[in-house]
Formats: sequence, C-alpha cells, structure tokens
Amino acid sequence: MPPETRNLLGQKMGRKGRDTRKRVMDAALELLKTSSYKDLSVSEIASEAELSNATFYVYFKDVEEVLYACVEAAALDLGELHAVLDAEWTRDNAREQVKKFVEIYNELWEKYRVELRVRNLEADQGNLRFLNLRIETTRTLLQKLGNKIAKLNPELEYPQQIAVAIHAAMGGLAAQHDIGITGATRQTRKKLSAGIAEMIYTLLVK
Amino acid sequence: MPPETRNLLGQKMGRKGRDTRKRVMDAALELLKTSSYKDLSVSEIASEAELSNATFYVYFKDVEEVLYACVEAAALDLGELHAVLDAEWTRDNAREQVKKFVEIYNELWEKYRVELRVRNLEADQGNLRFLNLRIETTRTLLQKLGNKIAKLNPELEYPQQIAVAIHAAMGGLAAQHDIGITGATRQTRKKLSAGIAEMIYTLLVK
Amino acid sequence: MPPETRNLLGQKMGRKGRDTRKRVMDAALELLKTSSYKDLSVSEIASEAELSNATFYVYFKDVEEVLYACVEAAALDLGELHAVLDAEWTRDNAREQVKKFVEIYNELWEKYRVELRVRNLEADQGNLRFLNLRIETTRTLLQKLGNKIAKLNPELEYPQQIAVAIHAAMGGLAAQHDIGITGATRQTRKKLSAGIAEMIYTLLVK
Amino acid sequence: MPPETRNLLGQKMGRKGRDTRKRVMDAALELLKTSSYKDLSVSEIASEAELSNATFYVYFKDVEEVLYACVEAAALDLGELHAVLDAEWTRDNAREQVKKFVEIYNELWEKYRVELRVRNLEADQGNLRFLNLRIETTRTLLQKLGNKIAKLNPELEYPQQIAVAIHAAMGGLAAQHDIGITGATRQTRKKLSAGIAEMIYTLLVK
DNA sequence: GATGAATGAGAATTCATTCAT
DNA sequence: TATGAATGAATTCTCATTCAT
Repeated sequence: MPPETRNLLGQKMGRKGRDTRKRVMDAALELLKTSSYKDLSVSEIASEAELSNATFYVYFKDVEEVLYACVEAAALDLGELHAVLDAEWTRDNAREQVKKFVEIYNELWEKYRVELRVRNLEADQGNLRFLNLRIETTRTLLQKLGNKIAKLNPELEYPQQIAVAIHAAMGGLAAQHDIGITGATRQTRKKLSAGIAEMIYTLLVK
Repeated sequence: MPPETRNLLGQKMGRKGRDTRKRVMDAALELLKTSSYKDLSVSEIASEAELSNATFYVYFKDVEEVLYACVEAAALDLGELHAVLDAEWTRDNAREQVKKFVEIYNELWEKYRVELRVRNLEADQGNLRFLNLRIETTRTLLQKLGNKIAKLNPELEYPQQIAVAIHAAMGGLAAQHDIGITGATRQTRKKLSAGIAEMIYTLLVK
Repeated sequence: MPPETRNLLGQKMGRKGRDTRKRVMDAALELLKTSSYKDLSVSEIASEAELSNATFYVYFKDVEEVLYACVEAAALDLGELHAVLDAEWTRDNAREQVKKFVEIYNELWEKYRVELRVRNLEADQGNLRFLNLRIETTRTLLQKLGNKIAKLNPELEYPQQIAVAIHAAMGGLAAQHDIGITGATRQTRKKLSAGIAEMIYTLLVK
Repeated sequence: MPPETRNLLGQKMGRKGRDTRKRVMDAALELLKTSSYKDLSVSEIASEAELSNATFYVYFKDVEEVLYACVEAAALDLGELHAVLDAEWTRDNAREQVKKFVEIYNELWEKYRVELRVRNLEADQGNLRFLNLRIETTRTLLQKLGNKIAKLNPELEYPQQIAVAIHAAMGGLAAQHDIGITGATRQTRKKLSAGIAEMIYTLLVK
C-alpha cells in the first residue's frame, strides 16, 4: 500500500501537507507519553501540533485514525528483529543469539512503546483493525521463533505455543509503564531481561 | 476492609441500596464486555443499569470509582490459586501441579477477564491505585511461584524474574479478547494453555 | 398515537418537562416567522426559548425533529374544514358553501402558515415523513371535495383530479409570503380568494 | 442582459473559464435533485464539480449566487409558452389549445423542476431577487391567460384572479417531487394534467 | 432511596473564506 | 486559471454534575 497521497478533502498532498500530517501524528504520540489514553482529544492534539482544530480534520477523521496511522508506521520498522531470527541458532551460539534477540526486542519497545501499547490496548479490546495489524506483524516473527525452538529442542510438544508465550511475556513486561512489582527500577528491568533470556535459553537447550 | 456500608450521601445502605450499588457495578462490567473502555461514561452505565443519571452519584463519585470497586472485588477471589501454590511441588507431581495451576489461572481470568483487563490497563498507564492493587495481589503469588522454580531447578540464576515472565505470559494471553494469532479458536486457547504448561514444566525440571 | 411521554433521555416527562418541550416548539415556530428556514439552528431555537443548548437535546434530536412535531400538532386541527365538507352542498347553497370553505381554509393557513409551509417544503423535496403526513391529512379532504364536484357537476370526467388542482391552487397561494404578483397587498389576497371561490363555484354548477 | 463575461477576479473568461463556471452551476443543480436544499454548501458543490473549493470563489460569491444564475438561465427559456398564449383561442379550438398549454407547461417543469422549485422556495420566503424574477417571468403569462379567460367567458367577475389560481395549481402540482396523493405513479401525473386541462376548459367555455 | 429537570463546560465537527503559488 | 493549505468562527453535540422533589 502506497503512503497516503491525498488528504481527506481529496487534495493531493505536497511536501507541506505531508509535513503537517506528520506533525499531527507526532503530537498525538507526544501527548500519549504523558497523558492518559482515554483523555486524548482532537483539540489537545491540534493544540500540541500548533494547528487549528480544523486543520486536524483536513488530515484525519478522528483520533483513532491518527493512532492507527502511527501504529501502522511503527509496524514497518521491525526488520532488525527478523535479522536475528534469520540467523542460524545453534546450541553453541544460542545463549548469545537469545541475548541479542531480547536486547533488540527491548530496544524496539523502547522506541515504539507508545505505538505498541496503543496497538495492544485496542487489539485486546477487540478492535479489528488493530488486531489485524498485530496479527500481521507478529505472525512471521512467531513462526520463526517457534521453528528455532522446535529445532533446538525437538522434545517439546508445543514449540509454536511456547513461542507465543515467550512473545506475550516480553510484550507484557515491555508494556508496563513502570515495572513496579517491587517498586521497580531500571535495574529491575535489566534483571527481567536477563531472566527472560535465561528462560528462553533454558527452553532451547535443556 | 469491610464492604461499603454507606453511600456517598452518608446514608446507611439497606438491602435495596446495596442492590442498586451492585447493579451499577454490574452494568459497568457488562458494558465493558462489548463497548470500548474509553467510551464508558456515567450516562451509559446509568442507562444500562436502568437507573437515572442522578442515582449513579448516590453511590459513586465517577466512573473510575466504579471500576476500582469492581477490580477490588475481583481481587478478593484469588484464594484457589494460592492453594495450589501452597501445596508441595516435587519432580514427581510437578507436571500435574503445573497443569492445575494453569487451569485455575485460566478459570479465574475467564471469570474476571473484564476486571483484570481494566486493572492492567490502568496500571500499565501508571494509575497508582490500580498499580498498587496489582502489586498487592501479585506479589505473594510471584514469590511463591519463584520459590517453586528456585527449589526445583536450583541451577537457574533468575528464578524470581522467570516467575514474573511466566505470569506476564499467562496474563497477556488471557487478556486477549480473541487469541487471533492465526484465526484462533477455543481449541487454540486450549493448546496455548498446554504450551504454557509445558513451558513451565520444562523450566522446572530440566 | 399517544403524545410523547418520555424525553430523549428516557425520563418520564412531568408537567414541567412537557412545558419545556412545548417552549422549544414554540420558539422554533416563532423564529420561522422572521428568519429563513435554512438558517434555523439548534442554538437559535434554544436561545429564543431561553434554554441552554443542552436542554434542547433533552427533548429533540435535531431541528427537523422539532419541526416534525410542530407539523404533526398542526395536522390535528383541521376538523373545521371537514365540517363544511360534510354539510350538504346543493345548487342552491353552493355559492355560500364554497365561500365558507374558502374562508375557513384561509383562516387555517393564517393560523398554521409556518407549519404548513415547512410541511410542503420538506414534502416537495421528497422528505418521506413529511410527505406521508401531507398525504394523510389531505386524502380525506380531497375525496370529500372530489365527491362534491362529481355530484354537482356529473359531466366532468376528472372530478377527483380537479379537486386536487383546486387544493393545490389554494395551498400554493396561501403559502406565499407576499402575493407579490403585481406588488400585492392584503386587498389582493382578498380578491384572490374571491377569484378562487368563483372558480370553484363555476366548476360546480356550470 | 448579456451572459457574464468576466469572473469575480475581473478576468475575461475564455472558453475554459466559461466551462468551469457552467460546471459549478450544473453541479449545484445535480445535487439539488437528490439532497436537501438547506444542506447545499460551497464545499459540496465544488466537490461535485470536481473543483477545488477555492475555484468556486473565482466564479461565484456564494451558494445563492449560483442558484440565482441557474434560475435566471431557466427563465429565458419560456418562449414556447408565450407562443401558445399568443395564438387565437376560440370556443372551437379551446380544448385543443388548453391541452397544448398544459402539455408545454409540464414539459418546462420537467426540464427545469429544480430551478423553478428553488425560485419558488426563495420567493415564498420573501427573498426579493427571486420574488422579482418570478413576478417578471409570470406577469405577462398571467395577463395573457387572464385575457383569454375574460374573453371566452365574459360572465366571470375575477378572470385575472382565476388565471393566477390556475397557474398556482399547475405550479404547485408540478413542483411536487412525487405526487404521492395515493401512492402516485406517472399515470397519476398524467391524469392530473388531464384534470387541470378539463378544469381550465370548463372555466373557459361553460 | 430515587429521579426529573436543567445546564456549564468543553469537545467534536463543519464551513466559508483567504492567500500564496 | 486553478488549487493546496490553513483557519476563524460558529454550530452541533455530549457529559458530568447539581438540586429540588
């Protein structure tokens, strides 16, 4: 699908128009970093983008539409993860590969925390567009991870489902605003990553 | 903490009052099954409960308050999970105990899906009351699970963190409105449970 | 159909509510006497009724809804016309009956000019609800008039259609804000009535 | 008055400019065939004409201006009606002439239904420009018709007013989107024409 | 204990209109 | 000649909230 080329008034967008559209998206994301999801409003976004309310409606139908555009854009940028999963994983390099996998995963979440949270929030509530987006961006990932598990630990009966579980664990933890379990700190987040890496490694080679 | 005994006007609640208060809570939960979280409003709840708008304010200050009451009520009912975790887990009965644990966990989510989703949603966004509620109801659980892991598989460096990861995986998957990964069915949900059980079991005994 | 008994919030309306609802209707009609139909807005109506905008929406969904209610109310009040048409018309009293018919018709238009104009405006543009209302309130009238014509002047091939035409003529002229044909005056309106009466009489007895 | 030769920017219009201006007018008329008069907006028209919003303002000041131009254009095309009214009407050819008159009248309305409806709508609400346009295009017509009536049926006291009434009847019926009186069909419209013709004929010769 | 009634406040939405290109 | 782009201003519409009954 080509990037949108017309605004909601049917006008072809030039550089300026595309810039403005982008500004709206950025403003929405910026606001979500601090204020609550359900309080996000057209007015707030327009104001954060230093645009008039009316201008918002030149580019987007409503708040959900901006967010969808944001999430869609983020979805395009998961290439690095695939790189790790396309490399060969062996008993010997597994520990290292797993570490790399977890690291990159965390970096992506760090970068796209807001977008991914929105995606999951809506998907979990049954919003189909977001659900599909999640399914599409996740499927291949999960298959590759599942295959790794199956290959390295052929005894497992449900490698594919374990892949899903691992993914859910990583996503769930990454989503948390503050880990908080015990008054969490960055240190804790680092330890959690280590724990997850150990978990995956254990599942692969034991 | 005892169940609320007075409404917001300071009146002692009789049976009728308690019933009405309950109806408001049930209406909120009912609405969350179908419509989106951010659309939930006082008017909608009152209307679903077949009460006048004004009546809502006799019992609750605002929507968040109702939801908090719901989540709190759900939190009281996790006793069964503790029962499993308080039993002895040995290499011999581990498979069975794990299965039981996963089953009960799923049942609880089935029963309190809406409440738990709300709790996590708010907690993930940094809402302190819900975050604390989650921490409180989760802490002991996670410790017990972590201890089991540490005891049965002493080689692991991060048993506590693995417990957190497992819990996140189970919670994440249970939260999803429809699993959907590959056009999911109930069957898939069952398989996922099996996968998780296998995963835990593997971590414990291998 | 019973008069509305609940407002749009589902509340049973008491005297006060019914009064307020009426005030909204009256305000709308009042405004239509002076300002243009297409400029009639919710804000204007609410303000004319000395109510807040929000109150408007307690009783009506939008402007069309108020107008429909007005038109419907006016439709109930055409009894007098039927009285004339139910009397016996003979060659001897025809001139007098026709005169009475035209007079009452004009009085009704004088009283309900706004409502009837709105009705016709919307009906002419294909708005079904208003079209149906017009058909219902007109049908019996036209039949009775047609029968009179057919009975008194049996030679006519299309008495029913002529009744329709007469009705259209009267309605069309009554609707005009100012007769204006030749820079019209009240005098002219009176003469027009006389002309129409003569026309009907001629058709009946010649 | 000569056809407009300059646009609102003062530029002389070439073929292309005249075409665009026409497209705006056609778009407005097209929209009025289906959507409601009061919803007609600059944006809608521009969009229907596949022109940018800004282009509209090159040719017209506002929506009323376009409509006025349309109505004015239609008014130029009533020549045929005059032809019939300028012919000699005698007791012998009256039936035939009346039939021709009604037919041509209907054809014109068929062709210019939208324009004439707009004209009457505005005129009925007291819009002076449209009122004058109506008076101008109608006066001669009505005089001629009145004279015919007076000459052929000298007994009538109000021939001029009867002419006005006849004209109102024809206009009123022609304006209706759907006759609808009894779930109307084209057949019914035809019968109505026959009725009107009979009515006029009766008035002339009886 | 419950609710008709009303509304302030603010958010969503639309539109006509301008201007630089 | 045409149009992207932007917006002020008005309007629609919704909601939480209060209060008298």
